[in-house]
Amino acid sequence: MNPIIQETVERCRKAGLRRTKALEELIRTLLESARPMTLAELAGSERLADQCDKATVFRLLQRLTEHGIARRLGLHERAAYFTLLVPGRHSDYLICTGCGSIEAIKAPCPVHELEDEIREKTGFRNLYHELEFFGVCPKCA
Amino acid sequence: MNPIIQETVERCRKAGLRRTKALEELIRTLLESARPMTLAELAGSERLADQCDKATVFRLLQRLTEHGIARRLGLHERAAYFTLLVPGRHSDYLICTGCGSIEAIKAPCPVHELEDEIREKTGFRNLYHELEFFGVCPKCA
DNA sequence: GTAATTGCAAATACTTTGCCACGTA
DNA sequence: TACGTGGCAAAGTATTTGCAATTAC
Repeated sequence: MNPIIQETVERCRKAGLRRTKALEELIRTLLESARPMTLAELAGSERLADQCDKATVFRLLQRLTEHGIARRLGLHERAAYFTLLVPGRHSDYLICTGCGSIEAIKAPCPVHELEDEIREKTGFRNLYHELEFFGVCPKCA
Repeated sequence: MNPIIQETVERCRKAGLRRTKALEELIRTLLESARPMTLAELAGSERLADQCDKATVFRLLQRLTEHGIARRLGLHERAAYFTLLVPGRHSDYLICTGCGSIEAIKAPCPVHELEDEIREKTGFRNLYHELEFFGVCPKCA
């Protein structure tokens, strides 16, 4: 089984969260997803649908976010998107404004230098960034 | 008076919108703002508060967005942020997760090359991007 | 005159919370 | 046992729409 899941659950334990079935399934679901997911998607997903209530998923995401294990993204839609933060991983996204498809971009992220520069010049702490490209995919054009 | 305002109103006219007081004030307000604004901020702003209803501002923003004159951004908060699109202008933002302050970044945007690359490789049309940096500002730290 | 625009109120959509029962450590 | 967690239902916040009245062209 995926060692990253174990690792992530461990991080949760260290953050003081209890190891519940719902927590494990949530992490598993988020990790398997190639892209960020909304609360509704998560709560309705195969793994979580009959596992727990939407409020539970909401509160889990809240806790994970507070502890820096997950992050809440904007991604333009009405609903918030969530993604797990895996040390050493970072993704920018390409989003179709027609069909709403979201995919992670493989190319190396070109903004780390600017990020460093901003950190130095402004004194901001805990800096991170979000980069999304929007457009109309070939199918929708 | 600011020629960009006239120019923008003109673009609206060409898009088929009628020249109303509310439209002008909305454009004026958005252009004067150094950062994107929410519907609530706009509808409650000095210029628009007693000029028109929030629903009107909402629909104006909707039309402007449809015609590519304004754009709806994510910016992480619960409410959507709007900004006018002025030809030749582009901004990335630095946002404090503590106090919520938003400021435009002056440094040149480092992602245009990647944007071109994505356009070529994926065949996406009307590509544009959004880049935001999040962190805790010196005051909040 | 005609079609776009507006105000007001009502309907949605998604998120967030209260409260008490339950399960993990 | 104690405190984090979970379910269910209700409340909150921001967005979106219906419709009749109004206004720009």
